[in-house]
Amino acid sequence: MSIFSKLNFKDQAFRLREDAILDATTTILASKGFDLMTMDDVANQIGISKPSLYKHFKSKEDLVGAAMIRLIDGASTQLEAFPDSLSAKEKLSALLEWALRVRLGGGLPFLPSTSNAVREMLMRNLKYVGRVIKLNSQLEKLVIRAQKEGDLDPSLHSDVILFSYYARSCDPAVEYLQKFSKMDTDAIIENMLRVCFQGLEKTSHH
Amino acid sequence: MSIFSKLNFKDQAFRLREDAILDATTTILASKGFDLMTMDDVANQIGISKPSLYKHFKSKEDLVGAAMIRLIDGASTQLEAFPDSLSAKEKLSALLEWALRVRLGGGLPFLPSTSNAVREMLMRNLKYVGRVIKLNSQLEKLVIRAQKEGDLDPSLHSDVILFSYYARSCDPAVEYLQKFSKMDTDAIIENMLRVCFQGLEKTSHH
DNA sequence: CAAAAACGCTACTAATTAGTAGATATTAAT
DNA sequence: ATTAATATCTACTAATTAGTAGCGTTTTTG
Repeated sequence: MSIFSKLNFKDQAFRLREDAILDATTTILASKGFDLMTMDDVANQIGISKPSLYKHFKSKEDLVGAAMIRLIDGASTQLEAFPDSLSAKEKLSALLEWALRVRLGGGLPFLPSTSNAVREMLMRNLKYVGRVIKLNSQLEKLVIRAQKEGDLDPSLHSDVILFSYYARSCDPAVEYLQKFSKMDTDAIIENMLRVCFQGLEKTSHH
Repeated sequence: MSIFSKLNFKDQAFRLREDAILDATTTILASKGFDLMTMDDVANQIGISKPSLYKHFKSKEDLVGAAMIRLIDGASTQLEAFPDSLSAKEKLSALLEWALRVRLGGGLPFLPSTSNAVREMLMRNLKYVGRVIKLNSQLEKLVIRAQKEGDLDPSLHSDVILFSYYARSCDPAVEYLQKFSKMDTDAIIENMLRVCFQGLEKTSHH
């Protein structure tokens, strides 16, 4: 319990606080967006001062990058945890459900990419770009497999499916339904998945 | 050709410039978003000074409100111009096609509502809210009629259809396809409409 | 207990930007 | 031509906020 345990304890506390910072950042990003989020907002929310915040992250860019990386990692972890008994399309559907659930809880997957400036900023973050590319290639494979298995339309270019799929995770319809309809979380998610995969038209099959 | 024509000429020039201001505002809003758009940006783009800009619009809020109102009015005009030979669903589809076409030309329909702060700001603008309510009730009627006519799924709550429909007009998938796929405008629009109405799954009908 | 190291905070700087005051130029009227 | 009115600009203010210097306090070590 001499040097090691003490270092470990400090280290642990440091990480714990880092997690709290990223939680706060994620929440604030979700509600105000990048431009309106201030470093003081983040610091105040967890009860530390701005200079202390800068001990953890060297800039606002760095902080937001770290928060986004944690989100992507969350998605990757989630995806890997799905049993192989699920078909490709079922995995895609389950991951989207997870993302929507996180979002409805104020946890913001992927909204920042709606702004040009933020997207460009993130693209300068090599670590972030690496994670995105990895997740993207996993999802692309799933899409193509689902098309081969006849669950997703093979006549659509896989890019169309993939980008539409991404877009559903930050669909503003979610917020509108949450705000203006009386639906609960589960109903909203069910409807969003339904609309994503089957569209708005009356379907004859299924 | 004395007093009247001169006043008219001035008035005309004033309106012409006002239109140019709104064009610039719309373009800049589309590329940088509300927070990063500065009044100097707008003034410089059309070659006037900031105080001159303030002769036309008394604040940034006012300016952006006017730009958004013009967009809503454009949509309403468009909608009223469709022949009655079109079914309800065909009208909805045609209006979405129009919106996507405007957007791909850098003309931005409705993106600002992605940000909480901007949406709240717009909601304080009574003139804007009035137009939105009017357009919304027209579209809601169309949705319900399309459901009755069996073209849209009657088992979906009309709110779900309506909000999903709105969201498609600011779908980020459009930008991604424009940037990262080699599709041309027409192909992107065709695919977006297809995905909106029939979804990503393989469809058996149609 | 005393010296040193680490930590966290208050209070600043520098840059940006919405909005304006007041000087300057331009046009109209007599 | 000269005065009045109008239009436009340059140069400012005030507020916000990313990022930092350096001081005071606690914790660690001998």
